[in-house]
Amino acid sequence: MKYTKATNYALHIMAYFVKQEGKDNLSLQPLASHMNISPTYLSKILTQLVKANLIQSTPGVNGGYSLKKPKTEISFYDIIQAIEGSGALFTCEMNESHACHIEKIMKDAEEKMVNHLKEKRIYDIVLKMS
Amino acid sequence: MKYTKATNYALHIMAYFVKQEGKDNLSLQPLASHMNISPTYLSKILTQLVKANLIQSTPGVNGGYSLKKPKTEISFYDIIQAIEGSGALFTCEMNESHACHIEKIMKDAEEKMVNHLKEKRIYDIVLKMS
DNA sequence: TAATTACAGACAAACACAGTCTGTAATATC
DNA sequence: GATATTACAGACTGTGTTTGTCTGTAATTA
Repeated sequence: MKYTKATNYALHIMAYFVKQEGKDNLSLQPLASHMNISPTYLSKILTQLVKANLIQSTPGVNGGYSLKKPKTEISFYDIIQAIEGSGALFTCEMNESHACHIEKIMKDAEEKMVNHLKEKRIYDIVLKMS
Repeated sequence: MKYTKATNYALHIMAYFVKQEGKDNLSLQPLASHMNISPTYLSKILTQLVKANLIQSTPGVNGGYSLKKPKTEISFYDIIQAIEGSGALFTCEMNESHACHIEKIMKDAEEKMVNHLKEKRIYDIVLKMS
């Protein structure tokens, strides 16, 4: 369970999408200005969110990005996983008798974190602001 | 809250120390063979454990390493922190209105994980094996 | 004094991450 | 159908972190 800068961007981007829901497509350039990131870099993050089916994109003149998944159904975990992938972090390489026990405790710990992130919706953030 | 390879080594090393408690000092070379790491690299990890007061070292002919902290009082978190330091991972860099809310949820999630790791003792691993 | 041990710090290789650049594909408007 | 506008794909670079090695130094015992 990593938490890179890109993930941090993604969380803020999704919060913004939820806030803007119902309005026109958001296109890359304005979004980049608002987020204060370079458009090309932002593009890479958005593409990952598209592939995870959290947002959708339409090319062409009035194209851009918009929410795809219902705004109340998007958890923090969804967003994080969209960026980080399901990279197995806690993998065991040791071949000792106690190895799997150590690994298990680490996995349990991670699961506690993951469960928390699955319960929290990005929509909650928007609610707290209004 | 990182979990590097060095941390993984440290967990296994400490489990081994707990298992061997009461016996003579463990010196670098045999420990390295048992762990299947190079002695010099192992040395760096052990030194960090020494600085964290989890083990103690004595140089000289019959020297080596042995447990310092009581074996039932060593948590997973103690060991992880000895290696990773208290590196603040979830830091917020965005200057948006909802920034701190996102940060808070991430910190809460990490705390869930950390609490789990504080509750689990490395001694539990040894118990499960006997 | 000599052997044995741990310790310190510089060093290099490998990898991951952040961010850029260039070109391509799809859609709408005229 | 041509053109402008949009997103998409992939190579590329720079930087920082991690892993691991090498060399030499300090402390303790025999």
